[in-house]
Amino acid sequence: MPELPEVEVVRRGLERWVAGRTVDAVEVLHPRAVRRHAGGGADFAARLAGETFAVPRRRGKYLWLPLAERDLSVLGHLGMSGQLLVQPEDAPDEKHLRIRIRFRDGAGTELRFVDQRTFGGLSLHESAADSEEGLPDVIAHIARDPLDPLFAEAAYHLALRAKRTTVKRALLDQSLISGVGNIYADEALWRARLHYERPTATLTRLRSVELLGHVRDVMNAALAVGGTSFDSLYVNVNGESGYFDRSLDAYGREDEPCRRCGTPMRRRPWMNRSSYFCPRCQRPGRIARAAS
DNA sequence: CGTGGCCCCTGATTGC
DNA sequence: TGCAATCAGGGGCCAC
Repeated sequence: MPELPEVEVVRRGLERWVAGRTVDAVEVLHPRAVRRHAGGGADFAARLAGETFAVPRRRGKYLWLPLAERDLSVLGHLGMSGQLLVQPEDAPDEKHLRIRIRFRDGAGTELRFVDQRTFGGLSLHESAADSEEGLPDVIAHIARDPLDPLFAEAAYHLALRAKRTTVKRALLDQSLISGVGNIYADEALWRARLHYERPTATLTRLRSVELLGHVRDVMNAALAVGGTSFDSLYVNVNGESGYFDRSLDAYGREDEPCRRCGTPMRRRPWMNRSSYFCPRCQRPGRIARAAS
């Protein structure tokens, strides 16, 4: 499922295939897909008809399509299984098609939101009052992501030091840093040789800057090959899968040798998910052990 | 208040 | 074969 690199691939697809197009009609096929929209499916469809999409933007795992003539955006989140597909109008409906957006031009394609698990969705929002980039108000609490030139590194380090939590939880906390999910958290921690339960308060400035560098590196590497995909659940806006799963060093490699030291990698249940790590390269350290 | 845990869904896979 | 349990890359919300 999509983290920042996958969402950015989708954003670029929307920029190419959807920006500048005017909506003809919208069909909402599942109410959960618009549950964040205050007025419900009928209101979502009615308010979007006749509007023209401007250039899509992204922060972390959220993306939004500003409406050219209004201070409103269609906010999208792909959740665990969401896809935004530009399909020929006569292509058969996908099994989990939730929203269809038709356009008022002769291009012959439409935008489809397809989402098996319905954790994702689309909704219409006004921009946050102080936002220059049209950031929808409901995601004003989402921090800038590590690929954002305005990401504040010094403030990030100070926030980590002030938290009484562990490093992987902090990487997944979208109000501190956005765009990092379970896969890239494990990958960055492996690269940084940090155990996922290392208390953030014990990280030196140097270590947190290093970790951030690894987060950026792994995301840029994924972006270069179109994101990560294990199966057909994730495809980009044209229906093509990414290839980064071939390059993962930690995620999904239980019992396989660590690519640095050869020790079998481990998987531990963690927050209803899994953490993958090398028991030799990524030790908890004295402080974490004494605290636990 | 900050932090951790729960839960919203569907479907594939695994184990009995 | 069938059924139950487990798991999946997210994040809002609510107890404590």
